[in-house]
Amino acid sequence: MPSDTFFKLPQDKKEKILNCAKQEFTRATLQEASIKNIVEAAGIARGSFYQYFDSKEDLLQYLLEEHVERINNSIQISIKNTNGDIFEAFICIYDYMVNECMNKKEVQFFKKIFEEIKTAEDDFFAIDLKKHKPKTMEEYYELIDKSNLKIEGKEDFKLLIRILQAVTKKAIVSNFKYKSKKQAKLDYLKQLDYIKYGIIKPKEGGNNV
Amino acid sequence: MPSDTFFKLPQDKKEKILNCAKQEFTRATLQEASIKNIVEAAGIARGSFYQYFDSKEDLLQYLLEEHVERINNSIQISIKNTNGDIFEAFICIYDYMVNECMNKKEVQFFKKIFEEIKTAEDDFFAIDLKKHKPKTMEEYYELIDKSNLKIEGKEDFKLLIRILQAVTKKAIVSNFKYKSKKQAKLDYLKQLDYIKYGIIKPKEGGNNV
DNA sequence: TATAATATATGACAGGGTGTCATTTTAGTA
DNA sequence: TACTAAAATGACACCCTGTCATATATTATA
Repeated sequence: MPSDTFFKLPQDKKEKILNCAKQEFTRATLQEASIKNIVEAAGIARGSFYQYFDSKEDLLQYLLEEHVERINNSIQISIKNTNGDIFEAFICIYDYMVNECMNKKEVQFFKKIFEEIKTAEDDFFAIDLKKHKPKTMEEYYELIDKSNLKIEGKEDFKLLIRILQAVTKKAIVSNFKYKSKKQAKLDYLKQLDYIKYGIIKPKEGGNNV
Repeated sequence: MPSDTFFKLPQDKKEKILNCAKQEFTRATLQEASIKNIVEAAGIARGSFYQYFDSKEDLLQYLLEEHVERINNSIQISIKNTNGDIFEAFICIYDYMVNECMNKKEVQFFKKIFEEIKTAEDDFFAIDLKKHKPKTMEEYYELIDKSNLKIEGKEDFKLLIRILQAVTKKAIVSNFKYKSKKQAKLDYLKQLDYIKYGIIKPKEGGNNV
């Protein structure tokens, strides 16, 4: 979390620092990004940086925090809007991530971030930031309509979520590489259909030798 | 690729260097791992390191190369052994990765590596190393029995592979976290079953309003 | 308003890592 | 043995990091 000192800064100075940071995190991985580059670009003294932030990670987390919160909200809203349909909810999340979550200037930044982030094992969707943990799997379990799912208990639910997480995250990252965003979405939907209805052809009326 | 000089080294010196490197890559991420630590642990001069390897990455790639080749072989063999059953083939790959691919001393090293590796989009299974590319998706397409799959053409096949890749990779990484390896395997098999037969309960005889 | 007290900004600095290269050591050969 | 090529070495210049004593600005107080 940035210090009070940072928050008390004049708006334009704050923004300059944050923008320069985004640029640096877009240019390089978290590991490669250098504080030196950020402070030079923003025109502040090295010491000031450490007065505002504990570390690179602290700064990056702050940059993402707002979005993480929005993503978590979108998950909850999605589940409610779809009356607990887990597949529809994931589609909403996909749409949100791909279309609304970031503006055009931020796309490159987010692309980088998404590629780097490892989805934590027991979080619902996002993002292994230490704070702002989304609701736990347990909480979401209650909200999902399980009546037409081959799910018996929370453990099964977790396995399903793992599949959907893995596929959705990969689809979001892939989306950036597709020329046609429409095709990217279609491919994602097809993958979800495979998961919903299975990849194996149903057997024809009993004539299996 | 290490230099000739490196390969000409006496066996025990080579091994010492490689072991110290593995230790360092186990201790830290690729980015954090330091050449300094490796050369100090191995008792060689800094300059020598650069006589043997171009870079940290060069060294790590060499460490993995042998395994990558074994993994790629195991994929081909798995597909043949299962007569082109893609699901059985992935299970073989899982087993290979989890059980045979690494000996006990190397487990921690591999755990680290697996967590860091990003599965490349269009490679069959592994590993975005520059060299030793596995066979392309196209080549594998021919080997797979598609007769009982809802697959029409290579594009569908790619989507299926993406799903299986994502889920299998995650399962392999998870495996390290499970207390019971048996349970880890069971969970993986259940996930594959979800994908094979679908997560949605089949409708009962036509009584849907 | 003058002065004290507090908050903020600064950049020099020590510490630690990197890749290079002129020099020394070792091994091979005539 | 003397000469030559290959291999090993560590000092060096460079880059980045996080800290801290000092300088500057802001606010509170008399």
